[in-house]
Amino acid sequence: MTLIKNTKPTESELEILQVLWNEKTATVRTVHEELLKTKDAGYTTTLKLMQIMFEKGLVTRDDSSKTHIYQPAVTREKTQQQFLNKMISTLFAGSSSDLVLQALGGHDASNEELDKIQQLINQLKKDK
Amino acid sequence: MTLIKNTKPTESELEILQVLWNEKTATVRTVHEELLKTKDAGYTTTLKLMQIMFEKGLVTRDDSSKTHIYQPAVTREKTQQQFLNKMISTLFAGSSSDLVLQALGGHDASNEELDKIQQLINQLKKDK
DNA sequence: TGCTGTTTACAAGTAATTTCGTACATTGCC
DNA sequence: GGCAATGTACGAAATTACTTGTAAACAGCA
Repeated sequence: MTLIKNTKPTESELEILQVLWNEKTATVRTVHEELLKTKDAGYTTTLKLMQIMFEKGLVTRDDSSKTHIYQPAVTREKTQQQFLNKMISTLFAGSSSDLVLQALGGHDASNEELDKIQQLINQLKKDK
Repeated sequence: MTLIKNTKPTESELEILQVLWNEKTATVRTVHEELLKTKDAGYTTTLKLMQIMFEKGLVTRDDSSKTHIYQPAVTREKTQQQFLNKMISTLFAGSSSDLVLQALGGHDASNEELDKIQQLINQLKKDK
């Protein structure tokens, strides 16, 4: 049977995943340098977190050479969906459109972005 | 000077806030009964959490009678916005429209809801 | 008054997350 | 070989979140 990982990344794990998603592949050093731009933490802290993520199955790694090379094992989209679902249920009483309205209302979106959203809406309506 | 509360509610605190937002006002007992419908926890656990929330300033309470009466001190909308911002920055690389697209794509929304969103988009476009 | 049920307060324990000190292995260079 | 730099592994401390046991206050009532 297939192993389903229900592992919900923690806050810090998400920060690391973001770097990995952007870089596709990275060493602990690379990730750590990137994190330093927005927060400060020791190198071993980042290392430890990535080791834990490896144990949880959130990342894979190539340890054939001394410096391990990490890759994300979960997709950005899956993870986004996971958190969105959680948020919609605990904070928007299950209504995804309420979330959308809040997101659009509280933020600035360019015309292009709005167009993209509109297209999707049209598409969804047509599919009904 | 004004006290700004940057307190981000925890998972359990959100559950309690949800009840308070719905009921406007509630005792520990009421909140606890409500929580029991979806999870199980002891009465004192709920009590303790609400006491902590009071210390953090997430709720206010009227303790003039023995049974204290609690009220939310943060609005649903502010809290939603707070979490949305966090999520957009750590999971959607700052793009609110990406979040919207994911939310609409991964969930079902009724035609009415889609209409509401469309209206908002038109409004936003006009405002530019 | 004395008993019961409800409530708050306090204190401590458990668990999950995050951070860091230290040890040891490997590589490159003199 | 000896030394410095860089890396991983391990373990434990620090922090935060969650849970629970117990005691004390109080109101209602036979």
